[in-house]
Amino acid sequence: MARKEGNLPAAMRRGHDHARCVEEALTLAAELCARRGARLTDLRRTVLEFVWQSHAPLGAYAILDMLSAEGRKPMPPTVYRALDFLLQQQLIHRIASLNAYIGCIDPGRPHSGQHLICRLCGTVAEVDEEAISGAIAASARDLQFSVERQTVEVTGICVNCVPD
Amino acid sequence: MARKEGNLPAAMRRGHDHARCVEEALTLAAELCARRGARLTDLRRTVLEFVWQSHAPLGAYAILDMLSAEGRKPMPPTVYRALDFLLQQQLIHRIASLNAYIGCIDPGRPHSGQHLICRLCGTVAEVDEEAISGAIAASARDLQFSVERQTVEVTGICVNCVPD
DNA sequence: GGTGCTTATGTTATATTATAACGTACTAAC
DNA sequence: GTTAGTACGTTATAATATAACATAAGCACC
Repeated sequence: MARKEGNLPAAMRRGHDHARCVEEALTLAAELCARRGARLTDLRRTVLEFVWQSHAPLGAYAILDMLSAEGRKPMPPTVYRALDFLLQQQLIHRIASLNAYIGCIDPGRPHSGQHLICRLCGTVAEVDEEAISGAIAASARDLQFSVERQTVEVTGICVNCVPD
Repeated sequence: MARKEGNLPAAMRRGHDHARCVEEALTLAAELCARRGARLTDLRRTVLEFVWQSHAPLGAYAILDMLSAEGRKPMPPTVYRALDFLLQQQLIHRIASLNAYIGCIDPGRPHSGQHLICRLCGTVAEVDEEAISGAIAASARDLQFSVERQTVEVTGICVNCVPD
């Protein structure tokens, strides 16, 4: 069967217009922050842009290096504070199994991240499947467990990295 | 509605006989290792026992301290190697969102961990819901993503920690 | 029961990720 | 302009994890 790219998330479409991903993410972030009265400062915006530079998650110290390369010479707390802000605003997610950060594809709507992580190219695709979160919610209900946060990280090989 | 404890996993049954959890885990571990030709050494067995001492996950350096208190004075690599062995044998799981380790309740059967983590008491209950792993598998199939490992970590409040 | 091979552990050093604590500067509201 | 709050700078250190190499323990074979 031939590969269908049509339904794949942008992260996994090889030739997608990534500049547009970044632009949309930054525009949306600015709008959301404005609406919420949160300050998307230069630093925070720059960090968000770095995180969005690819669909592979970025570590805090990689961001630190990129900021250094730009002329700012921030120390770790500066970066972590920017990341904390972006996490609070739901503009990025933390990938716990990689200790790294990735842009959120739908920051407007509250949601728990479900992430598919390609072990080979590092690409992370975010999905939001009601079937998954519903199954988790149902299981938790059985155990009278009150859910606050779902972390779903699926590691494997993405469509672009499997041999044809 | 009154609480039903009957169907809860041991981790979330307050009065359960935990000594029995530990004993079963150690016995099963010994059997599995024997069957597999893997060596459950003194150190590895001790680490497994520490991990099982409660249903809350234990950090590597906590284990290090416990070993020190016992008279051994191991360095971090010793502990990490023991943990790596136990992970490989599927006798424990790593909880990525906590950087900590917890005993596996069903080490014989290959499975992906699904964990409910109580933010208040630290208890982690492992479940194995086909509905959850099935939903993840289905979503991955849609994206032609080949799954190797599923990490599901659900944070919230367990039945013993919610106000009555 | 030694010999050599493999596996496990010891040891030293350091990498990587993250935060505490306190000081300064910016910003917006009045 | 003053002030209150927020953001950022800076110093130091905590917490988690691994690299690299040395020694010892187990085991397989002669």
